[in-house]
Amino acid sequence: MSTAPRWLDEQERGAWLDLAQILMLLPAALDRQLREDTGIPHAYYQILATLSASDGNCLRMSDLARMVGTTPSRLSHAVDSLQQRGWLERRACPTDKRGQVAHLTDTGLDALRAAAPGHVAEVRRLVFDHLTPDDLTHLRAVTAKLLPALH
Amino acid sequence: MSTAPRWLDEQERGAWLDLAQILMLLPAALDRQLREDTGIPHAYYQILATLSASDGNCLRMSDLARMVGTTPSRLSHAVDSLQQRGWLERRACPTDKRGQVAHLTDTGLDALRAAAPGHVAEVRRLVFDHLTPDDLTHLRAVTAKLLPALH
DNA sequence: CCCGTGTTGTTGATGTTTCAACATTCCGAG
DNA sequence: CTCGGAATGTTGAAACATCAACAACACGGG
Repeated sequence: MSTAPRWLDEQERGAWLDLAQILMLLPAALDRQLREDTGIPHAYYQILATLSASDGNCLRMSDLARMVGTTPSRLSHAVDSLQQRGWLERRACPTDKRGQVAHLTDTGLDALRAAAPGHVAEVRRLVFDHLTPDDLTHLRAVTAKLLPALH
Repeated sequence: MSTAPRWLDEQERGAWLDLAQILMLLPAALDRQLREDTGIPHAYYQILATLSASDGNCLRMSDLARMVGTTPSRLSHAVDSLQQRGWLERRACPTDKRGQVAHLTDTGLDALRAAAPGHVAEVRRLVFDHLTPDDLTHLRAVTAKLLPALH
């Protein structure tokens, strides 16, 4: 396989170096803020947030995994951890005996509500404070083009 | 502390959901390709790549950490692992007795050269194939605005 | 010279992710 | 109905990351 690889040109190379830095630094920064202030890793926060935005504060495991962008295995371990803190519980799925449904508990909702303001402030401080409305439009155009290939 | 938090408006909320997905999926996809095809995690690849782009294929640990966007601790563990594979070696820094300098070995360079084409192809497939030159310009403008706050 | 402070890098414990293997259930073809 | 493949979740081990604590050195002011 693999004939001569098509390398990146100067434009692309520069863009990639910057983007790679952001892919490394931005999640790390969000993670650090959440852990320091609330003890919740960013990936776990996303699980709670996704559940809280769903009908009945509950979601099928596989749907949740797709929406958060994680693997079944990772989600399963994460739910274990969140369940031990009392923030989540598993219930059997009524329509599919294989299925499990993750339910956000009241305690979990409280924890999320406590964490949300600080997290949003950090997102604002690191991202939106630096972008104009035009930047936002361009950014959405780019993400819209990239997301399909990632799913 | 913390007066009423300033939440995200509709524009920002949508942009953030998309961006968060990309922050989750893109590193995971890059990592998977590299691991499957070469056994190198993405974070380790970046270390090798950064070294290979440097004068003398070597860098001070602290400089390397800054350039790759990682913590001293993470880098130290990573270098341990890369050293065991024979791809890297530590040498004492001549001008600062605390310092360590990471040197890319010939074997390491070979490994990097073997991994590079597949990785670049994946970056192209997931990112640059979907973007026009205008998109690239906009993207660079955005990353340029975000990076300072992340350092 | 000497002490205090900041820098550099490592270590080990703990937490999280990945990977491979697996059990269970669904579903469609025959 | 029944079989085989696909989908859903879980598990345990290994790899990787984070955190706190630490050791060793640099550097500047007294």
